[in-house]
Amino acid sequence: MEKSMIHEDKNLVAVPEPTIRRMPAYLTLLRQLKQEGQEYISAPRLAAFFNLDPTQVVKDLAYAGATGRPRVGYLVDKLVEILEEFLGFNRKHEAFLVGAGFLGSALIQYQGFREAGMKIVAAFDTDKKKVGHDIAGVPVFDLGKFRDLAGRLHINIGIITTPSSAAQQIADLMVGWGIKAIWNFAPVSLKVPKHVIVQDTHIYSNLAVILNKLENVREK
Amino acid sequence: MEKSMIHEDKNLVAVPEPTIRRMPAYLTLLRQLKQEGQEYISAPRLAAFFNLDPTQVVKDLAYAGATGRPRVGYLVDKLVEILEEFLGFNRKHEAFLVGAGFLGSALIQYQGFREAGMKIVAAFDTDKKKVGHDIAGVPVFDLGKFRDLAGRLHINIGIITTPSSAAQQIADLMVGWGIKAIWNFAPVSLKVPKHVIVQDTHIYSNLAVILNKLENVREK
DNA sequence: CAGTGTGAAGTTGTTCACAGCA
DNA sequence: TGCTGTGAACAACTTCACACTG
Repeated sequence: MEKSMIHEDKNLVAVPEPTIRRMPAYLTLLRQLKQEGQEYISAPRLAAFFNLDPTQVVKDLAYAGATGRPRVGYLVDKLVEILEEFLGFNRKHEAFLVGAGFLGSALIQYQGFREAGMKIVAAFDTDKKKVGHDIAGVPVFDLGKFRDLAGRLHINIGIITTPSSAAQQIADLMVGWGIKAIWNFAPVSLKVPKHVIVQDTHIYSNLAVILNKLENVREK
Repeated sequence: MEKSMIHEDKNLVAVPEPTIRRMPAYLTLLRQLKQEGQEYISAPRLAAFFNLDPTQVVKDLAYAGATGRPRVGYLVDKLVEILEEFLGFNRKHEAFLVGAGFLGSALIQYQGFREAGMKIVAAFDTDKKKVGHDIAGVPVFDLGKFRDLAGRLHINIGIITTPSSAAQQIADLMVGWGIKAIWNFAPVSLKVPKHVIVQDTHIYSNLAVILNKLENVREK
């Protein structure tokens, strides 16, 4: 009947999504501090980098399982380790990408994904001109191959960078071949069974926020 | 002393950022419905597309100034018009982009920005190989030119797609030349004067959310 | 006394409940 | 009855207040 006897489970208390979104930023900075040889960092100093409330940072770090020392702060090396482990950035995450256009190619060539353990292992397209070639060492296959490969390689993550018109169809394919999470860059809302995770990265939303703020400033 | 006499000002009540972020999605769908010739759409039906609460949609649309008819819904054409106007997607927004690498090139070539009225009018880079060439009709200049052009053309928006190490330096330049809003794709936190708007689009945050959800599913 | 850690208060955004309407 | 529109209840997240520590 003891509540805390369930094997060290911090994650029983769901971590707020805003916290998850801030963590990679902490990690990026902390890796830099580590490289510069800084030993300790306090929550207030960390908070200042991101214009956050110090308590916020303390709570965020606590969610990852980090603890600090009063008057001193947190051990940088340890924090990096804890955050990498918590975020899964120290593990390998393989993904398939469908839609090797401008955006797709950019993502394939983006070196930064390595910092998060993510690797795009294959790309797919319907354009015969792209199929058969490599992009930065990543092979581009005809979409028809998707089925075989996805099943055989146990890939969990599918990235959609196709035009909007094709996105739903690709999502259906991905679901059919056992993809567990879809990272969708097309500006449409995908319909998938509820056991499949969808993360939308809609560039228009960011743009809308900027334009709105510009507008508000002008009015003052 | 009348509260509502201040010239039709819906925007005195700040629009929640989540609302702003949802609006482009509504607009995208509505434009499609318009093209298909659909005359009316109800909030519950709109909500179903995005797995939202119908009341949420009603309130979001009200923020933009839209009103509907009981039992019928909202006039699609009118909604499109209202949202475009509210978001500013029917106006012209010119931007400079610094860092013509893979991501920068992808953004330059991205056709979708036109749907939001945004146009990247020039790109800048320090790489002599890129300078002097066009990318999809957009000229790439040496970074030194940024000063003259920004001042002369009254550009409000600056997009940073440089490596992290250069981002702060570019942000300082942008602030110096009078840029009002910075759209930052580098995974660092920029320090700018508070009158300058910064919108971060950190790809790691989205990735972190996906990996976290994958992890949680596995545990069940 | 500068910082961690945490429960309480405050704020913001979402969902519910229901009145009004055609 | 199915929808809009809105005030009230609720939930999620952030900030505050303060006890605790070296």
